[in-house]
Amino acid sequence: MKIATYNVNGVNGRLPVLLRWLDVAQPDIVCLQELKAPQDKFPEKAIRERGYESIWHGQSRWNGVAILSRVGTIHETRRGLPGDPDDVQSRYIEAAVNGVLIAGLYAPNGNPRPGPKFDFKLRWFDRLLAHLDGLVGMDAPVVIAGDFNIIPSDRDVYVPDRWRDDALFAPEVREAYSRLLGQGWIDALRHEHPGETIYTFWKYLRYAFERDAGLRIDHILLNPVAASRLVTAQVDKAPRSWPKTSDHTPVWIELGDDKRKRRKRSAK
DNA sequence: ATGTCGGTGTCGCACCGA
Repeated sequence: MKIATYNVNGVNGRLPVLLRWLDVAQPDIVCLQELKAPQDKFPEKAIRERGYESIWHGQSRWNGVAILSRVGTIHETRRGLPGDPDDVQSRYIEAAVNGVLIAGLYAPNGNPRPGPKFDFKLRWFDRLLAHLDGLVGMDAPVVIAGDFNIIPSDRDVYVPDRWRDDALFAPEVREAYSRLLGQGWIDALRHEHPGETIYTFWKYLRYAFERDAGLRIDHILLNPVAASRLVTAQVDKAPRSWPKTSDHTPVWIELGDDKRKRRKRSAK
């Protein structure tokens, strides 16, 4: 089962790119971020015609997250993080799909730092950690996928020193990511490619993609049950080179069969 | 500071967020 995350940066403006990518990449489950579309403007029909059902949490102008599936019904379990009734931003959606609990997230950018936006980002991660702490130990595979807006380490940014004060690389934010991994989550991409330079985002500015001046900020985290089924984790760089494309590119994992189930089946 | 996007409304340029 192929599970992907893709910050599309405008789901309607980017619809041709999204559909092209669905056609060639053939993911089974997709988490989308930065829809930039109100709830009633999500292109559900075009996506359904490609074979995917979807749930989404839209918002006028900014944010917005969705989950797509071509492997069975999406059973929504949550939209929005608990812990702040004043938070109306569409940044978290969660569902059970085909035996896997999937969370799609779009974390706050947090710039400029310091400032209220940065404070909101830190509080948002406190709420995320509080919620995910209750999911990591589940007896089912749990996959957290999205744009975390966190550069985890020096290896994940083309010129670390230029990003020290940025809200994506600030010590407080990297510390939140460390605490998250400390709960028991596995960073799938880094786990599969420990020494590699891996980017998932390149600014539109100054030929950043052509210079490979990128960041790794889109992550897929696995609980131990999901990690035991991990076959591979990859960045799909091709869509970033397409015309009228997002500044992010998709990240995906392949989960193999549940060995416990297979054993049960073969025992029959 | 720079630069380049999508989306929105004050509507076909200026803005915001990223």
